[in-house]
Amino acid sequence: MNDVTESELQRPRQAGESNGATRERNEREILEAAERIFAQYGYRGASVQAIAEEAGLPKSNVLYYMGNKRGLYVRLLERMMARWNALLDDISVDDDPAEVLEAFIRSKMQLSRRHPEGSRLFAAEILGGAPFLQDYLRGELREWVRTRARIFEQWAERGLMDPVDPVWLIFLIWSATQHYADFEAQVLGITGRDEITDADVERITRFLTQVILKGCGVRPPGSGA
Amino acid sequence: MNDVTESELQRPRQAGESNGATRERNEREILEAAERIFAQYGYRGASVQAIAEEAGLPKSNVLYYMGNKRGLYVRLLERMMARWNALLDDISVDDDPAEVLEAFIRSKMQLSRRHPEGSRLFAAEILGGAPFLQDYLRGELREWVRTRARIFEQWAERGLMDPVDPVWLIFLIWSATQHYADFEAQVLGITGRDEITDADVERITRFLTQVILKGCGVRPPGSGA
DNA sequence: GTCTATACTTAGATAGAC
DNA sequence: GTCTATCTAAGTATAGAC
Repeated sequence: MNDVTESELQRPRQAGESNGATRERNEREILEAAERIFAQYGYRGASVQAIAEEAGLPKSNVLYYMGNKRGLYVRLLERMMARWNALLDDISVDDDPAEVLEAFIRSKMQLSRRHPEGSRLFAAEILGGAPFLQDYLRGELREWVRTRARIFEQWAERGLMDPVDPVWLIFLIWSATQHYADFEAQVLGITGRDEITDADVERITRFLTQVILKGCGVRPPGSGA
Repeated sequence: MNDVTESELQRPRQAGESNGATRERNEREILEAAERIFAQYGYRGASVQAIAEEAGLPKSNVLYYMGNKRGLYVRLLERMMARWNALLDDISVDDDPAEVLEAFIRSKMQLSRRHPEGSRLFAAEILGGAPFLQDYLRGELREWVRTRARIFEQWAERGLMDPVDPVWLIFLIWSATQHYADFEAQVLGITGRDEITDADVERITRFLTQVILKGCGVRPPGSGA
């Protein structure tokens, strides 16, 4: 007869691939697709169906791998927070302000550059009142800001920079560096381009570094203590 | 019998109010409620039901007044664009750079302050790829940016400010001034407050003006040509 | 381990009672 | 002019076939 075996019927999988590899690949594609969809529509606006279509899988497959919509969303938020934490290196009062601020601006720009959907996902979460991130903001992130702010103040006391409000300086850097990713549609619409290139990112980084350092009275890197 | 007239049955309206007044009041409350809900959840994430509850009206009443969800959303976007256009006064090369930039920062801050939900509504629209605002961005707004950018360049040629990229300067001001409204949840979470006061807004305005003007090599207002 | 079929809820929108 | 009742589509989630 013309019967085919069960395994032949049910595997649109490439030869040589084990079950574990399929799971890994599917999970990765679901996560990527979900990050795009959640970033674009927000938590409520995103549908599991839309995520499944973006990933090229049936809807129930997404739920099978991820459990439920909420868990998938939380997992993506946590992944983005982990990326963010990975570049939060410690600084000390004895570091050079110009070098620290430049590195801060540059690493923040590159994070948004590498993960624009993650950046927009985070932005949408905050825009909606941060229902899933309240604890993170009031805990870890608040402490991070507090310690940096203290160091900026000490730099100002030592005359290494102007006595600007350190918390608002941090917010200024965050907003400026995220803007080109979160508001990409606006940037592209106004500039008339169809993408932001690596060269653009480098120019923006230099522009922001120059304006913010000069604006805070910080001497450029390498001009001595 | 105990019959009441039709009009008595159907008006939870205050005495002395005409039909026109009810409509006006209901429409206003729906618009305010919808701005909050759309700002929080985005276009797709917002439900007519949620808007109706926020406005204290039945769902079909919202649709009766506004036609459909899409029309309501577009109307709110256009209202926000109108507010924005209202403060886009013309500037000339002969104006004082410091005064113009300070007024620009201040008016932008106040727009976000007065209409935080409108600001977040706009942000959510851009975040989602600006599906309803493509034409506005590529038309009116692009022209606005182009003319300002040209003037900033001429100021730089005259030595009134540093030769920074004028378009990125405009984006920097936009991002910095919108941040405290759009990312209010983050600002409050990190600073540990429960609201941003008028005094905070004034402090932020001064901080941004100082840093950006100094950062671009613009002399403070009143220091002569 | 994967997908089809389906249960159950909520969505946007409208018809018709009042 | 306003609201209740209802239609159809789409939402999340699960049970069970394969």
